[in-house]
Amino acid sequence: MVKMKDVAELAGVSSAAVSRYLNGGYISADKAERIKQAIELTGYVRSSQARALRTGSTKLIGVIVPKINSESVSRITAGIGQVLARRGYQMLLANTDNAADRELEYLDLFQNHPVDGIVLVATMITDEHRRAIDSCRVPIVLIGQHVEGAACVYHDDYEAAFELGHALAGRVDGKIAYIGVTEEDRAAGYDRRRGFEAGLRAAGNPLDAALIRLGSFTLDSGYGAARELLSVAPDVSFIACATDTMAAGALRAIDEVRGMGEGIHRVSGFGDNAFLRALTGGIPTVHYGYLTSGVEATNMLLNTLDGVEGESGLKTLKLGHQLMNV
Amino acid sequence: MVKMKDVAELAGVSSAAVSRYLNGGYISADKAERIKQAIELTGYVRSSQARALRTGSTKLIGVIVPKINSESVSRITAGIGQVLARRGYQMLLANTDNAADRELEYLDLFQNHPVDGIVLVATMITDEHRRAIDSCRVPIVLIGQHVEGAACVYHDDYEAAFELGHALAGRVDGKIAYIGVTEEDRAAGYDRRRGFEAGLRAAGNPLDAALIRLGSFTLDSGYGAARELLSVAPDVSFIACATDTMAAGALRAIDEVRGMGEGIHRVSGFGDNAFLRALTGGIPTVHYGYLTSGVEATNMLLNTLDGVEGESGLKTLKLGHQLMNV
DNA sequence: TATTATGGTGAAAGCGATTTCAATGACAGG
DNA sequence: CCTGTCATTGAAATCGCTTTCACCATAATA
Repeated sequence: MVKMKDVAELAGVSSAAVSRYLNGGYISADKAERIKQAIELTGYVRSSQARALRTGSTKLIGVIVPKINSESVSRITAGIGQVLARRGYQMLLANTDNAADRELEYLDLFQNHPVDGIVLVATMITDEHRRAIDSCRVPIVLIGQHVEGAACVYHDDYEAAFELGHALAGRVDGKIAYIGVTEEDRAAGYDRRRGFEAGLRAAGNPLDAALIRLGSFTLDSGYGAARELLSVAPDVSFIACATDTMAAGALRAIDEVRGMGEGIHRVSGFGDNAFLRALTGGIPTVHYGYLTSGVEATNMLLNTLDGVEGESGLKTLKLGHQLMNV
Repeated sequence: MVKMKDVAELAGVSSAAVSRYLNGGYISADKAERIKQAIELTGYVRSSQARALRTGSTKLIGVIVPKINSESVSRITAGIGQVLARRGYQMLLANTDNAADRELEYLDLFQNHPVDGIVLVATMITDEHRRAIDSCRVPIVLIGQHVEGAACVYHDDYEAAFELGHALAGRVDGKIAYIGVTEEDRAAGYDRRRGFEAGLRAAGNPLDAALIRLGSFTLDSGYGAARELLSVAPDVSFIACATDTMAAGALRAIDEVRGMGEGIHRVSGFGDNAFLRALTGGIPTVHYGYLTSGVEATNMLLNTLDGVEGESGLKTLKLGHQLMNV
């Protein structure tokens, strides 16, 4: 492995000069040229490990996600990756498989060394999370949840759910049921349910608390909850879900119980999943710019790291949403 | 930042002793105890950067994927992540967005430093790729393509497609069309089409070359190709696709042209997408153990890195498949 | 008693960069 | 001719860890 010293010797300069050449310090034109040639000749590349040790920066960003194989998360991740690549950073991906403790574990692992910053695609934010985030020694940006005092990029789930509920209330005759997710997930659990309920109520068609079920983000859980709802309350005519994935499960359940194709106009979701859109012609749902949130969060993080001027750096950013098919 | 020397001083030993304690070298029980306490007291964590510089190993594995927001890839990635986490490695994720040149770029970037090994979720393998793989100075495992002389975990796309074609030939009356992907993707492009054609032919119902179209892995491309097919050849009664995603697009096209729900029994795909399964009740498709391929490939890679005995290390591994809904 | 082993130990030499620092030479102004 | 600037330069000091090496006890063997 050719190192800087070798290049320096070949070029007849000191390694300090080579370093300066590489990092844009004082260097005369002719030496620069000699160094350039020596580098080409030897095929030298600098050791990022030595560089990291010396400078303390690794150009690595830790990205913590609750689940990699989900459309929303992978779109966010795509956005993060885009920005990172463009700005010369790399992504250290950690998948917690929806386990809050592994989230903390990674938060620990990451700040305990290799990364310059962290993007946390958040689900549940416990007090422990808050503490971990506060005491994090590298900058961190949250995506998906709004946490006081932390930098975050999020959507207004309450408002979106309100609008959806309000719009739906008028169009649906008969009983509406709701399949949510754990309220520990403030955004997708609490806010969406509360918003949806408020929207229905405002339109004069309040949600019956007995028709609320809890899923776990998966298609199967949506299916299961819907089956149960349909058997307990056969007069339910519409099932609103906290995610498109669960809506897909509910759709299958309705189709099974009431016949194929029947369900399509009887569910709503969140997230505007591409498959769902194509295969059903579009259920009522909320479109979020997931890719954008990845992009924005990452830019925010990198701006503070790179000390970009004119940028206030870490802050909180609420992105818009769009009602679909209502 | 507390460093090893501090711990050593507090414990009244040399830093060499601390290092040995951490790495399982000779150390007496009482010193071990003192060091343990000193570490707890100071909250010391070792600098992975210094360690990396000294040992030359980063415990980082580079993972190159063509697209992060795709169900198959994200399942593979989930498998990779699982193994990596369990075995004390971290994942450096690089997304090439289906650009072959960026694949090479990352291959370069990765071996030019920080990673101990590479997992390449491969699509196209050009000569340049082969060269890059050969000259890679860290071990590398491919997923999804079979390349002579390289370690790879893959599926037998030809055989699977053959079986699918053979099984479908009997059940479909009328013309069958095919929407494939670029043949530069040997597995998903060439093998699937060839296998499918051979399967149909063997069953006495050969594919009309005029009814073959090319998509680009996306839902929209499947939609577009199917619309075009249906307008050019209205008598087509079945559209086989090289991926479930494109099949979803084809489904939408058929539904639009022939009425909702009509398309469901008129397409086939590859990959056994969960949404498609739930929303259509299941089109004919091939189930691959994507998560498993991630797991196997990563274990293979890590076994050679960690020098696990009894393991032959890098080799080639063909995983099975399963026909669904035929 | 004279040797080997053998478990433990710390000093010190790197790993391959970056960065400080003092020194140099050239050159403009006085 | 002297002095102050200023662009350049290389030696050397880190960064924080791992690992060799020489060395010391002490226990086991001859």
